[in-house]
Amino acid sequence: MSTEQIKGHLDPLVLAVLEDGPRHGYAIIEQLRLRSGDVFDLPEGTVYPALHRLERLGLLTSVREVVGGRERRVYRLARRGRTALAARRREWTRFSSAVNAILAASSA
Amino acid sequence: MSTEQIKGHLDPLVLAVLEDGPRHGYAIIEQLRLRSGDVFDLPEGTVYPALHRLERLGLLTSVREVVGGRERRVYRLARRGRTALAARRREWTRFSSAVNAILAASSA
DNA sequence: TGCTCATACCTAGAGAACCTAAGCATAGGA
DNA sequence: TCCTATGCTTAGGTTCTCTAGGTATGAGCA
Repeated sequence: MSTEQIKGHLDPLVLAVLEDGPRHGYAIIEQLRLRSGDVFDLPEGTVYPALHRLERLGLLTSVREVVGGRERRVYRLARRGRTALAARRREWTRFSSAVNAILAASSA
Repeated sequence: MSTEQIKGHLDPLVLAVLEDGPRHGYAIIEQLRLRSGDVFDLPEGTVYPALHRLERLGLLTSVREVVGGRERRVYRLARRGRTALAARRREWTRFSSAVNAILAASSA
């Protein structure tokens, strides 16, 4: 009954970040934090497995890069990822409207 | 990657329904369906355990009633439930704003 | 009478997703 | 040298929803 629950909503957020161009995991985490105004400060153990899952589903592709002696895995939105993002945006609208309707309603 | 995800957001919805007055489980399910415009058509196996949990947490109280020969358990929002609802409304606003910010942003 | 449907509740176990916590590795600054 | 930031990985725990089964009453219909 305490913390924020992204449960089930992380996928579209990640896809949306990658809509602006390829990024590696660490940068994705940073973008989520920045764009959310510090609301989503997600642990690596949350985001990395999600990236693996999305790639396994064919929504992302990834390549390794070495930058400044350090290795990164850069993710890119696949065609199917774009389609999925559009669908998830619609689902979010539907979902959040429904929640708002119930939370707002003082149908006394 | 398919269905809607209420995960972690059911509690405030139930509390909000009970804000309008005491209701039994079956009626709560119906209210969630009606107020959401059929978006939330939740199975009993989802809602009943949630009600038990919320009561265990002291956010709800319940009494048995017999109506037309059938037994019901009628739930009422406890004082702590009201407080929790207010907090959860604020959290939802914060959460949904953050999601919207990320999903909307084509920060190209 | 027997059947089905709506009402009304309960719960065990499966499945999914996030988080904790640990580990590994490099670069750079104190 | 040590610490911090960067960067990735994964095992296991927790929590929540859903599936699927069970129980029971009342009403309508054949």
